[in-house]
Amino acid sequence: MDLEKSISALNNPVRRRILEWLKDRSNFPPALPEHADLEGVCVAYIQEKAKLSQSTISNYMGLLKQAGFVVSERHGQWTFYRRDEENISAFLAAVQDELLKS
Amino acid sequence: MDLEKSISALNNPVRRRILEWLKDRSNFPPALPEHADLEGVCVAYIQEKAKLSQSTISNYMGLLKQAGFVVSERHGQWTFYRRDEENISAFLAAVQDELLKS
DNA sequence: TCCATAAATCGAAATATCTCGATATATAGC
DNA sequence: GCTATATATCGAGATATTTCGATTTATGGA
Repeated sequence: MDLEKSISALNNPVRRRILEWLKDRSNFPPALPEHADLEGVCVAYIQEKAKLSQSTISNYMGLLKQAGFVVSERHGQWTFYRRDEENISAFLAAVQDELLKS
Repeated sequence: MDLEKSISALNNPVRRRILEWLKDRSNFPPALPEHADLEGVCVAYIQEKAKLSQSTISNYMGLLKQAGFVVSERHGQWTFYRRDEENISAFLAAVQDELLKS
């Protein structure tokens, strides 16, 4: 739990919005039939929704991953990203701990 | 409650440490006798502890204030800063709301 | 009024972040 | 092996943040 990295990753409105979108798979187009049983969303779908370049979104997902907010799983040519709820909770606990009085 | 501004203010290790120091007045030198009944810590004491320039600390306290993490009160030539516990709690609730699923 | 002190503001250099297009890498199918 | 597609990485320009010293503003006291 690297607070520095996590807060830095959150310090961007698009990255925060991506984390929100990932709460619900139905924020994105339906998965391809062959991916029906996989969790997570591929980079291209996130890019399409965020309306930023492919390289920017790839970079953003890397930052969110390093911060522990998402995990990725590669299947063929696709990388699927999904939220890491446990780590997100751990981050919130850490921020509370740092901010709340004694 | 401007999440953008608040996260940005937190996105700096010195500013986070200042917020921690302000949890406990005894992290700083004792107040002058004529300030004994005042809450908060003057800029010079914070600067001394943070070991950054006066202008930097003044700027930082301004950012923390705009973010709602501290309030200031001027008494004579001194400005006393102290934590705004209610706003800090409100921020934590807002971050939770934004990050936590559903 | 003049001086001293505390804090805020200004202007600038160094560094970091944002965002892009181009290129590289990995994989799938022919 | 060749081609197409998905993603990652690279290099760079634009913008933002960090931090400073110098200056300005506000106040208090001789």
